[in-house]
Amino acid sequence: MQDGNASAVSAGEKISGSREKGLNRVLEILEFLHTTQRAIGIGDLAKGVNAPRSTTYTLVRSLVDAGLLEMESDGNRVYFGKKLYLYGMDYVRGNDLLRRGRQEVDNLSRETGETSELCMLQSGRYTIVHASPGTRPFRISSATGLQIPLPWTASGRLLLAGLEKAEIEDMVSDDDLVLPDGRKLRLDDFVADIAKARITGYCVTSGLVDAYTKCLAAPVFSAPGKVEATMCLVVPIDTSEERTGELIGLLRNRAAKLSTVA
Amino acid sequence: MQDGNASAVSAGEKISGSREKGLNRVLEILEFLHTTQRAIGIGDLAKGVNAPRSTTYTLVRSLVDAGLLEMESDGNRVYFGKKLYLYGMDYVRGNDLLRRGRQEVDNLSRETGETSELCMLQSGRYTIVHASPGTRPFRISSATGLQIPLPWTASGRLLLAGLEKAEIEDMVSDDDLVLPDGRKLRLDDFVADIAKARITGYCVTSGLVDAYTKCLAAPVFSAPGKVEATMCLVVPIDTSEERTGELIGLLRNRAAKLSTVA
DNA sequence: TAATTTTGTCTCTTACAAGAGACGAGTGTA
DNA sequence: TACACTCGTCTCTTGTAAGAGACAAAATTA
Repeated sequence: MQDGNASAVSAGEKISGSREKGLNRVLEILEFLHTTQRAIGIGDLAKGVNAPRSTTYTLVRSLVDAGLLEMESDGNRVYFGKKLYLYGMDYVRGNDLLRRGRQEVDNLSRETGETSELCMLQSGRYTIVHASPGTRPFRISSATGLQIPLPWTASGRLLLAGLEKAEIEDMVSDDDLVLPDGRKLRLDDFVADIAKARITGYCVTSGLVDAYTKCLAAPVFSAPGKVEATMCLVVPIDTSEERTGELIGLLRNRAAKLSTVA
Repeated sequence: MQDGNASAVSAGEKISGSREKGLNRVLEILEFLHTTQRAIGIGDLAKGVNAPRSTTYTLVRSLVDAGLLEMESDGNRVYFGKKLYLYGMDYVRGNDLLRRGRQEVDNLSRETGETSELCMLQSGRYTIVHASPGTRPFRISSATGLQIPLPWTASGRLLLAGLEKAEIEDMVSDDDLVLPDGRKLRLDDFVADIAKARITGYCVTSGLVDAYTKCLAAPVFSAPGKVEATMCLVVPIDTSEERTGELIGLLRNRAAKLSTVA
């Protein structure tokens, strides 16, 4: 498995020296733009992905010509282009689950007033695929496309249900087990959490990503036993036992509705 | 409207025989998937983009690993992947016009009951960026991402406003001037249409794409004189003079609202 | 004003990716 | 049973794209 942790932690920057395949450079460029979330000059881009300037210019030109990237009006900085949007819409069209899931998440956050999210695994990483903000005055951080270590989340515990311990170990780096507050999770505990979540059919985590929220999640199945996605609600940590229970019920209900009976 | 001409017309489309750069192959693959609009086997894909099988396997593996493509559960066919969706959402986030335009189009079709679209130029081609179907019993064909020759549309006449005749000539192939019913448009007439549309500030075409509809379009400006997009309504060709007038008024209004005053 | 950095383009070399083709393992069909 | 496919993987060769670096022009700085 050469691909392995490519994106993951180490991102060891395979000793810059060697000559890189153009396509890989392009993939890095796209990923880099995804993290910066805004247009960037070509020179900086070259630095950012640690690629030679001349190469970067060439590749960027190709991508701009193809419409995958667009040049800002200043004629220097670039960002994602319309074509990526169109391809993205194609993806949505071809993906019932995503389409219905987005809808359901929007409904859920409107009905409950809480922040709601649809989450999936994306090349072995936890990804917020769609988020709807809810009506609370303070912003609960969560944006579409955000990637977070699996062990930090309730959804992560559900998404890994059914995997062998070895597989789980492969997907979780040591750094991932260190929570934002510095505490270190034991892998065995995490594995146990996953097993438990699998049985109960939902998962709640409190104060993991930050100290003020808890996260309620329910699994969406694409086939019996296969968790394809999760829906989750992010609520204040002091939400009452009772309301939490209600929300979980609602959440499980909606998630079940999404699960294909195909 | 299969795209048929895609291969023939615009892009250079060199007789690919010789050795091709990997990135170009990838771009062709993406474009091919965009036209097929569904998952396809790797072997067929290789045929479709006219690339060697071994190369195609290699590239597809890279793309799947990167998440730009996803393998269907049958383990053979591939289609667009989550990452493209995420990048696409990034594009939307970074693009006020698109975000507001989508909203406005949805509003418009809900209010009028007619099919409404947001259109833009995409690497020199007319593209329906977002469409909302309207409530009429019969389906008016129009899907997000669809690409149509510029001269067939009302929007096309607005999008080219302000360009020199030579530039227009460059963007329009001979085939583009042949309407679906076989009639051939004269380039001069088309250029004249464009000039007229520019002055009147809207455009109506009747029975061009098909014999049963007419198309009303209004320009969205990103800067004085620079048409960045158009909004349009597709209505039955026998829509009364009066209602047509009302709709155009509404359309121009909304399009103006979209135009940035930045 | 000169000094410094950044930008976009070009040229040339060689490391290496694209491609041809062979192979064995499936899958159908006569 | 043969026959004719397609599928996924591998190996080897060679054409060529990635990259180093030089350059002028533009933009910053002092």
